[in-house]
Amino acid sequence: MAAGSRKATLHDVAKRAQVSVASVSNYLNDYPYMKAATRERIRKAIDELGYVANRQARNLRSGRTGLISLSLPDLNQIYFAELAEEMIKQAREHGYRVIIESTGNDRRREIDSARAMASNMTDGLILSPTQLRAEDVHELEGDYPLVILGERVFGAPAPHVLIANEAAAQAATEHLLKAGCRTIAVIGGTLDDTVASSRSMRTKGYVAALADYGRPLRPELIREIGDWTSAEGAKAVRDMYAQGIRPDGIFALNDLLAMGVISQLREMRVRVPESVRVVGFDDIDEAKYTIPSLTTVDPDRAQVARLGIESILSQLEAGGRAPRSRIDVAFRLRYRDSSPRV
Amino acid sequence: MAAGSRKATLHDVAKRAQVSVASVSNYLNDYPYMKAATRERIRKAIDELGYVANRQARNLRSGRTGLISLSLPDLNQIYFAELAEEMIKQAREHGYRVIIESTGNDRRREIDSARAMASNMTDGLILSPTQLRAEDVHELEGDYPLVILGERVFGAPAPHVLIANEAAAQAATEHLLKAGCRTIAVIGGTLDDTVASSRSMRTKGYVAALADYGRPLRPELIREIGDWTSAEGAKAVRDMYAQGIRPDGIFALNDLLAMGVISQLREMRVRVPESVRVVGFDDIDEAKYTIPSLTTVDPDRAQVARLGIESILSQLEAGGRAPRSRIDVAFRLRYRDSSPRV
DNA sequence: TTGAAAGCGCTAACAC
DNA sequence: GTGTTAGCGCTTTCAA
Repeated sequence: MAAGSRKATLHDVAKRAQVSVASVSNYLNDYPYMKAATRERIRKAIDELGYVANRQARNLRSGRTGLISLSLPDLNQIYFAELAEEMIKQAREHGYRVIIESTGNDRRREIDSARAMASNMTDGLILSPTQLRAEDVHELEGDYPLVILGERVFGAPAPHVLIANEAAAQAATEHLLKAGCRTIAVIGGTLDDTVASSRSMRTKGYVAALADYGRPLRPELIREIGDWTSAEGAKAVRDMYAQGIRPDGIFALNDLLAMGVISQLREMRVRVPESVRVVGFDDIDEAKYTIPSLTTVDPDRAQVARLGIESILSQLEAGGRAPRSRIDVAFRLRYRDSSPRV
Repeated sequence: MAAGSRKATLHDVAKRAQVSVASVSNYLNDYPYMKAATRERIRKAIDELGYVANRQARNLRSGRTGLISLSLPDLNQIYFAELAEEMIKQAREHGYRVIIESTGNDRRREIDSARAMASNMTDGLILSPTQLRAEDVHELEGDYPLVILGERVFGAPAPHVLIANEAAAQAATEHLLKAGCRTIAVIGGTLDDTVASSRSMRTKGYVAALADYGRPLRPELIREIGDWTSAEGAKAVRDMYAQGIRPDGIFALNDLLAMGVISQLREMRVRVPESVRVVGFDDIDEAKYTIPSLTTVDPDRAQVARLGIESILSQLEAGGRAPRSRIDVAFRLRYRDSSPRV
């Protein structure tokens, strides 16, 4: 494109190639019935003018934007950052781009993410709410493609992609039981199940595994925490030992907690995995690199991303919101050195 | 909005309020000269119809999208995830949203991020290249608002936001020198400065600090690594000790490396900070929570984000690309427990 | 203070 | 095969 000239339009290309704008549009959209000569003239004109189609005009006309909204609690949480990365990858493979909204666990902003959909700025919304209440579900009504992530909202009028928090926690606990653990602590657990959250679901899985094995549930082994940081994981271990509790297995409800747990145990010269086996949750990048490397639940972010994006695209193709449904994502246990292989 | 009806347009509102579309448009854009009665009729009609303006139409007409492109290497790297979070926050404060592109350190995709700007899909681009070459700089030409992040490309025809890698590394090293360290290792450093990268810049700062203090540069203290993971940090320490090297200060070129360093030292029963002082770089969330908490360089992501977004917006206001310039971001040392306070 | 009308740049009928 | 034309839904002169 000649510097200084205004941006070329379809019209300019048509004029230069001596064809109609429709032909140029057809060319751009790979219309098959076109003489090679015409095609070539258009190609040349586009090339000479450095023409690039204006997305906004195309969007207005076609009603599509090629954009998907992804609304997550917080990119500072590694899990969500890694999920966002996968979403971007998946979207790109389908020719889509992603607008990321970070709600900061703010109910208002979770609602706003949904409301923004009324303005047709993007083709669909993937929403991971943490604060939305049952009474807010009507905010999610609409005809636009929507996918809900996570445990928080049920009854939303849309497909719902769920990681198997409960089953995965049960499997992780079972893994410890099979390894011979008799006293298994849960770091980050809670018996409060008034709201569904990943911590309550994961705790349920733990409880279920104990029940399956006929083991008693000892509430003092369920250690509530504040933030999901390694410091909290370390502190939970210190507190537990100070109270005279000596677990031989520890299930940390996320990997950062688990890193704190391992580091505290090493500090106290408790051997991992010989004396205490440790399992985490999330399979963040770093889990491979801790010492010892961390056995953990891989909730298959790639799959969550794939299912989420594909659902949006199929809703789009179908011309509107899919009915409420539940899509479960399989998890995998990643066996590493913090627990004995099975 | 009545369920089932198609989305209301400006036209519908105008008809219902018995005014022209222009008046409704004026209303939406806070045009001041309007009779209260008219205003009220429009407000009511909008309310009754549940009207929300179509962004695409508005964009086409106004030439603005309210979107900024942010192109980063990889959200799995905590630094970039936290930077993205800040960018989203800053953008939101100005009424903008952010499309995040993850290039995966792929030169092709870094170039594509720039090329995509020709289609007017977003109002500006903030690009953090890691693979772009001098010969690619012409790809960055154009009239759209652009900001470059990082050391990789110089001579780009746009404002360039730089964190003070060299000065910050120098200050971190000085901090160790002042604390009495005589043998300071750099984990992740390199003396290869054929390409400017954060590791080469940071190593330069280290070298400069030693020179200032009249200390010899001992190449065996500069430990190259593979990935920026805690495992590599731990391994570097093990290797160093295996070679009989006994540093009393360690400067890890990012926090993940530092976490591995600390964990390995504790494993070896080397006391931090008493026997070895450790300093990191990045000030990721977790740095506050390691044990001991990590002294590190805070490169002020919030500032990088603020300056980046504000530059885009001021270019937008000015109607086009700002000339090449260099915007330096001040760093801060965060003194924590892995080194003695000063 | 309000309205009519002309597009923004493109796509999609439909005609030829 | 290719061209003509009517919009997509909004903003923006300009006139009244």
